[in-house]
Amino acid sequence: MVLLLRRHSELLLTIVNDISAAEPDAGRSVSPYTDNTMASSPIQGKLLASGSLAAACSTCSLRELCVPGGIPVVELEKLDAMVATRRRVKRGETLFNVGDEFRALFAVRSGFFKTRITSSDGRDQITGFQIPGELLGFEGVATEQHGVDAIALEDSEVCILPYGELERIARDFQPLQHQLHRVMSREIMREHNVMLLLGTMKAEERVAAFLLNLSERYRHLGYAANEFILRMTRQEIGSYLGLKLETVSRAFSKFQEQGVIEAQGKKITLLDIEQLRKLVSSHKN
Amino acid sequence: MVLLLRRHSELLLTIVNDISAAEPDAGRSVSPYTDNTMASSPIQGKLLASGSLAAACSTCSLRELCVPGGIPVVELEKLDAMVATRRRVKRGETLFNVGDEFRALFAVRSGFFKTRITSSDGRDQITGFQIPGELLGFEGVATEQHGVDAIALEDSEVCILPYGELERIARDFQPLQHQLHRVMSREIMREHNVMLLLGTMKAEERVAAFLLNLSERYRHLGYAANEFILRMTRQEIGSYLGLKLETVSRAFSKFQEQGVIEAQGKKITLLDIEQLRKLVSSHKN
DNA sequence: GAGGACTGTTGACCAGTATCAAAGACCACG
DNA sequence: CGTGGTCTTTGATACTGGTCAACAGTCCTC
Repeated sequence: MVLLLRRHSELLLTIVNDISAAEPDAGRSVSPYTDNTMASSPIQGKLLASGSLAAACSTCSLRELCVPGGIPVVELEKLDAMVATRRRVKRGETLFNVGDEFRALFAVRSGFFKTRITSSDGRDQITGFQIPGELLGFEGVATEQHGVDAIALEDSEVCILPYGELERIARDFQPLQHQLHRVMSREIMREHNVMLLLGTMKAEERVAAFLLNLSERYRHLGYAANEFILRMTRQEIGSYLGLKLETVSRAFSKFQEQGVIEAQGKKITLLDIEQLRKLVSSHKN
Repeated sequence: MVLLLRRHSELLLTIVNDISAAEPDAGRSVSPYTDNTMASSPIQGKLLASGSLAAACSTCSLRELCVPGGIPVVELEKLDAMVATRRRVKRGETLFNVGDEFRALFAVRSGFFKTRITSSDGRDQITGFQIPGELLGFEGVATEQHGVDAIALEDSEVCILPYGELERIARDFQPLQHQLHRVMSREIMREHNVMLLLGTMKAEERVAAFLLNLSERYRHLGYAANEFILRMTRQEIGSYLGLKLETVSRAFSKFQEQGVIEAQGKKITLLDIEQLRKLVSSHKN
């Protein structure tokens, strides 16, 4: 399902897909409103201090989407030894801030995050939203300090992947090293697509692309693709898309008038995905 | 000199600096109009077929800026064995295209490149410009196909770093692995800053930030920081900055009227860098 | 369940940038 | 060294999205 940036892929699927998932994984079709992560993955080991929990890649329902993707299950136990702990982050709390020492990557296990960069003169830009199975913190490797703020938009849980150990294990276990590189490379491609969006698209095209992207990511997770709750505000969507909140709101209203989506506050239903795709590339209709 | 994204760094240096260089390296102050790469680095080994040349990291004047950065000279010979060849790319030719099989990273040895992404509906976005010492191709790791077109904007030369070998050597030699990760992470941070630029800045602020960024990168290379030749057209600058070429041209004209720069076609002189920095964050003056 | 604060919607107006157009400068090539 | 084509500049105009404002809805807390 890797459609990213193939020249002749239909419409703007390039922008819509930024997870190159394993298989469709049709068996796990659950509503995004219920969190099945906890239920389907028994907590192994005892609770650790202050909201930290034991983790285990080998039994994690998200393993195909996360760092272990493509690594044989038998080898995953090496990872389990390293990914010793999880951490809970309440809605509104930060997982890390700009300037914090970089020690680990984080894998979202449940919940929803935003990452934000703030310039010295006070501009904010949201650089991404992260849903379960996605990774946080790569921007910190270069300087050994985190380069963004990571903030939970709902009560969340992350696996802590201590970076030094990750590198050490990757050294002895080539597929992991390769997978790490692939995940970082995928992040670079994702950002290329955001640059394309910010650099070339009109407001409504951006909003349509944003909705399709979220939908696609939920689908990969095994959630419903055409009905979801936005965890972020209009202002946060706007920050991500380089628009003001009013413009985002107007785009939603217009799509709703056109019968393409239904938007009741944060609850979004995509009624006509094909039409939404056309809206992304409306500039030559 | 890593100023990237520290919260209280002055003005928008965050955007301006995207190379975390080693030391100021004041000894190598040369004009960008002369290419000293060839002269200072003897060509070792014989010429290979069709524009390919032998390469050697250990004697390369760019080694501190490139993959070998931070790696002890004695160890560099391992890299030399791998970076077997160089390749010449004439102005206007492509180094690789979207969809090409990804086999190697490329290090710019001399010349100037742009990387470009094209969406399925025909939009173009320039995702970066690369000058000597910078790397190309990381976006290809994820899918084993290149995700951008890389096009030489002047006659150029690159070192070919076969990716499989790079991973293999990195496995046996931890500092190289770490350096690879750092370089990819740096690319992610660079793109965060471009997103900030595209998402929050006005036209003139973008152009000012662009000029400061180029200047800073030339300075790190040991070239003059306040006088350089733009290798790209106004339209290419516009594509990178999410602007139309006329808007870029008007910004140049206005800066010139204000005495901040001098622009004679592609030759740019920065007359007042401090003022240029203020222009980047003019939104609250 | 009431009050307050945050979040979202909508309208009117305006600023900034795109678009269209035309002329001038520059460059590469024969 | 002249010529065609590309690149750049500048002006006039149109239009998108930003800004400001008022109000409505929603959620959270007490």
